Amino acid sequence: MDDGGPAEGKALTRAARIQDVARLAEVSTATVSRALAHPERVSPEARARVMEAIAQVGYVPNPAARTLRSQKTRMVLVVLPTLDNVFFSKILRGIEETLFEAGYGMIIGDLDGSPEKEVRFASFMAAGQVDGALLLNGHLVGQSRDGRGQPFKTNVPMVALCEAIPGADIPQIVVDNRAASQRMTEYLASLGHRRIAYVRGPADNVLEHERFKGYRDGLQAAGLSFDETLVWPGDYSLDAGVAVGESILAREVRPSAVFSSNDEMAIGLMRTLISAGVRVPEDISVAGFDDIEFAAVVEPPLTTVHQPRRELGQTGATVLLDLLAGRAKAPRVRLKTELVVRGSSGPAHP
Amino acid sequence: MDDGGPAEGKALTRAARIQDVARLAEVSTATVSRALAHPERVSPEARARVMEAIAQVGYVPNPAARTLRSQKTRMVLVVLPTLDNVFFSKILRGIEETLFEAGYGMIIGDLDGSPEKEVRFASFMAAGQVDGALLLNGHLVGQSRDGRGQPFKTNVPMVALCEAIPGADIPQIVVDNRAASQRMTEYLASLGHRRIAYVRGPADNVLEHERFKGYRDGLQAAGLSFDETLVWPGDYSLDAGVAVGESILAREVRPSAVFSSNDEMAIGLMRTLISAGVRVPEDISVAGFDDIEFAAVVEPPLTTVHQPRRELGQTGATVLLDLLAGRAKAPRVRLKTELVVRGSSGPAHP
DNA sequence: GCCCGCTGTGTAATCGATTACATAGACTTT
DNA sequence: AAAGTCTATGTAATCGATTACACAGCGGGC
Repeated sequence: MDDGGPAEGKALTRAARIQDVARLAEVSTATVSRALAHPERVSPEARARVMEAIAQVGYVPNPAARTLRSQKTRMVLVVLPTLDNVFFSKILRGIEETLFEAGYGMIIGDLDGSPEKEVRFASFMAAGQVDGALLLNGHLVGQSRDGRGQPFKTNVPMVALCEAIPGADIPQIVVDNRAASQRMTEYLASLGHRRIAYVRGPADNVLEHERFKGYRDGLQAAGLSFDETLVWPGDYSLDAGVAVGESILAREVRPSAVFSSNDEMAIGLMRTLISAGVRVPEDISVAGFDDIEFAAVVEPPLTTVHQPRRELGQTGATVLLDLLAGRAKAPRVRLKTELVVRGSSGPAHP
Repeated sequence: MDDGGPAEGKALTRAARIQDVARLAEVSTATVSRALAHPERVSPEARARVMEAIAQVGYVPNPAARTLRSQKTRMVLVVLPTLDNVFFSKILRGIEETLFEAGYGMIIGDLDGSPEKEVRFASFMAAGQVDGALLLNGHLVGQSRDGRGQPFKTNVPMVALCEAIPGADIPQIVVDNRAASQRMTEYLASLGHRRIAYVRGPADNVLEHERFKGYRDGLQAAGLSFDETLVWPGDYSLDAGVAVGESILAREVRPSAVFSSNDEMAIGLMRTLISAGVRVPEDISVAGFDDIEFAAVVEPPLTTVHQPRRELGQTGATVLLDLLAGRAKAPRVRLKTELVVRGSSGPAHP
């Protein structure tokens, strides 16, 4: 009866095209396309025949063809400094959830400290491989030079998460890192600590800059003077924390409290101190930032700053989707942080 | 002199097409395309003119057009049960690295327990949105029914990571969960423990089945009998571990060792026990599985099974790339695990 | 009975790159 | 000098869906 239907037979038939559906349903390709995109503009009978034909041949529209014509990819690029940090996983999850519901897919761009990668992700945007981008990395992608000194030009809508990107005129979802950091510093000072150390994040990280400023604000507000020798470098990794711990142990005069710019370093350093016989918080108080899951289950539980990470992801994705849909949205959203006091901090014992 | 070059002026010019480059370089589009794909087939002069023109107009090839024509997307789908688990982040990183080097992008499919998502990811493959897929979820995607009782048919090459997928005829990168689990159980028994509890993972998880089998193998090998009441349900989350900890505390007769099928639960439960005054390992020994970063820095450090996660990701991606390139590869790779003894386990005190 | 408008459908141009095929010209070979 | 080979290039078909435009057919208003 019918010619083409190689439905069940071979496993290796090429995918069905809109043509095949049209032929089987005895309509034009335009009608098939409309039946899917604007069902109300097609007669019920035609629509039924089309749907039946689609089911029969297992038709799935070809995204490349669709994208080529419509210039829409339904894909979003998420740029982040590294996948290897639990801090991002919950944010990613919030993003994924929200994008999925809107029918968007998520492409991951893990920068991993490589400028080469950055160039490629920028060209992803320039090439129209994605409809939009979420930046978790604290600086603009696509500002990289293209070899002739010009920044990549891209019209791809972007939203910055986690931190304001200086000089960038794009919507930003931020938490007030600086204020939270100040609050933590003041809290430690209020416990009587005078020698409050600080463990830094990567030097090129915007979050770090804000948090560091907050630390200095806090010292000042508490009437303490800034002491360069109480500042340790770090890179947000557990290992960096361990290294700082060892460095602190080697000091003659130790700080009485250590504020680490993220939880992982705080945990690493706390562990090192405790292993060496230092009591936390009796001898040294420790505090972190982020409130990752593990912060609550280390011993002693870590005092830290809670960030609404999942909400951050959801909000960022929502704002980007609004942008893509042409619905303008507040260009700047600020989410609340919360000081979480746990067992790792206590009164200073002079 | 030249007509079109709106290079510097407006920010909102549409992206340059291959046509524009061709016109500017005074060659055909075929030559431009060849200059990029097969430089050796183009005269040096033409090539130079093309490159100059490309730089001048900031040309980036349109991926949709390219994909439509070549049927290659240079994208890989990575399907995983949840982003919200540190266990996967290092694997993802290994994957990303390897794919990036080969010029492939990575699309994340976070299943998150939703069958709806699974259907969409399957249709991603059916539609040719990706060239291949890496499955970290322990079962086939695309076996979902399409509503008419037929599994999605897809020719997309897939590689299973983490665990063998029963009945699936695809390359698999596995670690020997069962043997490792047995070894851990025997190790605990060798310390004199007779009541060795086990905390399970999600019921539908293939890894869990293997690990559970290994636990029973280990009991048997040690001459211990399996006791249903020493098995607790779990879902690989910290919270589940906390719940199990509370449940153990409520028991009159407690196990002397607890083997948790992943580290996060082990850490959650250890913390709960310690908070309640139980000494680890003096009163109860605790062991985990995976060797996540935090395992080494909790107090006491966690005895566990080390898995080469990054290598797992790299290997999986490499095998998939081989498949995509038509280079056949060993259909099954087995990676080594390692028993890591730390402070959380010790001799039984009867 | 004529014209208008509305609905449903088809025809064909279009999106941008790749590549099979054709061809022009230079260079060899006999 | 004729024929053959090789290189560099251009022409145009092609991938598969979307959609502007055209038009057929029908019903209603006058």
